[in-house]
Amino acid sequence: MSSSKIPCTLVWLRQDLRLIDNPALFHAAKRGQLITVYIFDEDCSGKRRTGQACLWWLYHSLKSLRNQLSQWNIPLIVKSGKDAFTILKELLDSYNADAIYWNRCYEPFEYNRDCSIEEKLKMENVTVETYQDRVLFEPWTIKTAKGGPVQIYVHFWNQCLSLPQPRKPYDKPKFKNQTGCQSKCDEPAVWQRLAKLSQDMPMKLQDFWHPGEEQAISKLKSFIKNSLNAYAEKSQCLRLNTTSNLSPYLHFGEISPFTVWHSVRHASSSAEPPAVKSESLKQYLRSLGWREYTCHLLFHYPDLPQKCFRSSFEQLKLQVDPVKLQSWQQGNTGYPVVDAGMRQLSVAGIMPNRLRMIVASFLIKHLLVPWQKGEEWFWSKLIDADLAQNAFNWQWAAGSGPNACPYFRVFNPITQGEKFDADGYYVRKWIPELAALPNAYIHKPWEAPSTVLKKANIVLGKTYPRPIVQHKAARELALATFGQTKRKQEPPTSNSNKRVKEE
DNA sequence: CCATAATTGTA
DNA sequence: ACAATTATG
Repeated sequence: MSSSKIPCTLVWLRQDLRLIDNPALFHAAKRGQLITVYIFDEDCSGKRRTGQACLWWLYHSLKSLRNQLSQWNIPLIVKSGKDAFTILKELLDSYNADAIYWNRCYEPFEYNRDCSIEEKLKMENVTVETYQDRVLFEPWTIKTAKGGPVQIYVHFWNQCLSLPQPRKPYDKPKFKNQTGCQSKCDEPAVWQRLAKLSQDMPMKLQDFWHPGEEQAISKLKSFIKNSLNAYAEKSQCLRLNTTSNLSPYLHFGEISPFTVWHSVRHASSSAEPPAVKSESLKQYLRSLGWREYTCHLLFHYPDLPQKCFRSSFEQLKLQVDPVKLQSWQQGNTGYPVVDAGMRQLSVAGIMPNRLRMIVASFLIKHLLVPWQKGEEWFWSKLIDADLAQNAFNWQWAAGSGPNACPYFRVFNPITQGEKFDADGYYVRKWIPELAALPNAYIHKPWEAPSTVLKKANIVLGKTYPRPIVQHKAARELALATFGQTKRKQEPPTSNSNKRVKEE
């Protein structure tokens, strides 16, 4: 038991595994000694279990942060097995800490849990401070004239842009060396379980990713230096992949949206090269805006990951064809661009956004599988799996969401491939067995003459599958099926009981 | 109430 | 050219 008079603060880490621009850590460091805890609460009812790929990331990200904090002998304790309130209370008692700080999370389960923990701790005379994090604009500050959530993205983002700029990032906290405050109740069992879960990963994530705050910052810097200027023109090009690739870092909070926001704005307004086209800056910020938008939507509509936002889509009663679903999952649909995307997902845990739209449209419209099945698969495979973004994007593709893609829009996997992977680079990278196929057929191998196939060493149905559905027929069936949703229905009511943080 | 506009397409 | 519906001011 520490009997020192220096106040000790517990910092509850969640999706904010970083030092730079971490308000809770910043303020706790100013106060005095601190300890940090991460609660690995996998068996919480009401909470989604962490996906397979994300478990791997989480373990490495925690390891990296723990390593950083150890420079000042600040413990990062990993706990599990009890409810969050009990764990926090026990830690406060055993370290004789009188205050707890955390950065806010906005997923409905987290937000509600945290509000009630805050209340209970305050009743026990614990000082509780929570800070805005994860979102550039608090969800309750963006509303329509009537006071409801804004559903159309353009209106949403324009409103955000009309507000004062998001705050500047905080500096790295000035920690003091904390000799004598070593972790005294760490549970190696939890840590080992996490390590084991992440080692059992069948994917090859370590070949593609390096979790950790330092990597996040260097990714951001190289994006600004090399790709930001071309973002408007080339962000969709599958060969170049000039996106920022920050999504997993943003998800786990190894970098904050405030840091990203101000860094890209600063780069584009400074006289130093590289020059950044204003259209590129605008579009990149708009992408950040979509992240913001989905987070707000989930906050207001907690059912978003489960139920169709437009209830007329619930009546479709689609039957899952398990064979087709599996072909899609394994990247064996016979449509090269779809398969390339799905294979990249299974190996590298990521897929460019363009591909996410194509494969989602394919699963929903060509294979008539409910979007929830796709959402589930992405959840387990994506290294940046984020509840709000995943749910929104799948509902978008299905046409059942707010601000969604119209039901009659069926992505054509051949023309999409020809448009965004014109030279077949992406397909050849992820489906090497098609590598020798000439460009003219790379997105439609079934149309290649037999001599061409033979020369390329391809036997359709053997080395690469034939299409599992015919595009034209599948398209017509999708239009007829989804046409049934044309019926007016009540939109869901937003969650009005939600407690709201006063500014 | 009405006018307007709505991320990323297809044939 | 076109598809259909809805949110928003």
